[in-house]
Amino acid sequence: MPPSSTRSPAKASGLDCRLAVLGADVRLTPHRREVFDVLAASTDHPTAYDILERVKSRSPHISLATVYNCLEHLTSHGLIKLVHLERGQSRYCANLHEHVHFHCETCGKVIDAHPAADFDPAAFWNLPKGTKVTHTDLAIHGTCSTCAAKS
Amino acid sequence: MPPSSTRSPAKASGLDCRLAVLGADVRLTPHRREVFDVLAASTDHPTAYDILERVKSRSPHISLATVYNCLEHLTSHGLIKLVHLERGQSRYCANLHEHVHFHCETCGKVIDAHPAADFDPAAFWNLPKGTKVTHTDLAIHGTCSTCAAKS
DNA sequence: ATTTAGAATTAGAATGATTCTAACTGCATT
DNA sequence: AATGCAGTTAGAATCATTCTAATTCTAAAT
Repeated sequence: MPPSSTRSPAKASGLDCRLAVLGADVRLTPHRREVFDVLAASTDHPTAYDILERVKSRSPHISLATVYNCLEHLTSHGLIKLVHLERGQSRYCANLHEHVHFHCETCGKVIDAHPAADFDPAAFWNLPKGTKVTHTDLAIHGTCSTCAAKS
Repeated sequence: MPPSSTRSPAKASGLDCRLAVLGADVRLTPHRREVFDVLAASTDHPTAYDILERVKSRSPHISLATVYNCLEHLTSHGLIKLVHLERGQSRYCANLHEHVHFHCETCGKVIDAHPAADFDPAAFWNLPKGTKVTHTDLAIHGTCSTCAAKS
């Protein structure tokens, strides 16, 4: 599918607001928008393959390579986040708010958790003077309440 | 190389202390011990391949498969930790103290950082009631002081 | 001392996720 | 119409890891 819209289009959406806030020069093709929309509508931190399957309902001929390209583009422009919880597939997340990931080792589910108060992990741990922090990535592994109740 | 020692051997070492504390039933073959020793002597969170290269000086014929087997054995018995900082290779760490990892995005260096005070991340983030936490994994990404000074 | 069973080790094949490559397509400008 | 360029594509290539089947060694049983 070729690009049919160039810069941020006029249609209003969460994505457009996000673009406006970032002020980024993000060229949004239909595929990139679809990939973003699928991810924004997902709460399960899908993998690239999951996203491919979901985008296919709208664009049956999209390829996995294109999904990877779109995800890379969106990630590098700060529109989505890449999450590594375990070895194997990377997962993606459209929640840009400060949050951490809880990963259930029993059912594999991933849930976002938000801090109870402001907290600066970089300051909390004794990092050497002069260290610059760009982002932190906290994964909490365990058993979710549903799985814990079953056992 | 076949196993020549069965249970924890008599020779005293950090590893043996660790074994005693864990009370684990860990069968230590020479290769497993070498892999552990190499990791314990490293502060750079080596990958499986790094470890292979270092163990080779003592056991020139060891294979990567054996290194993976040893690492898996040591990890599953709680003697070492597996760290995923980015996509690609897994890294290993013999520091079992509560700590987080700082990853320099410029030079790739990984340094351990220890908390300034007691802190329970699981309690801090609003996890649903009934959630059980087995371990947390905090990665802080940024630029280390050395790289920051250069730019 | 031999046999047997079981675990460790090995090389190499297989797998799985991601990235690369080269060709193709269509919009936008010349 | 021609050109250039970014996006897209299929398929190949790569890379880390895991699997498989054969081999080797240890320890227990005979």
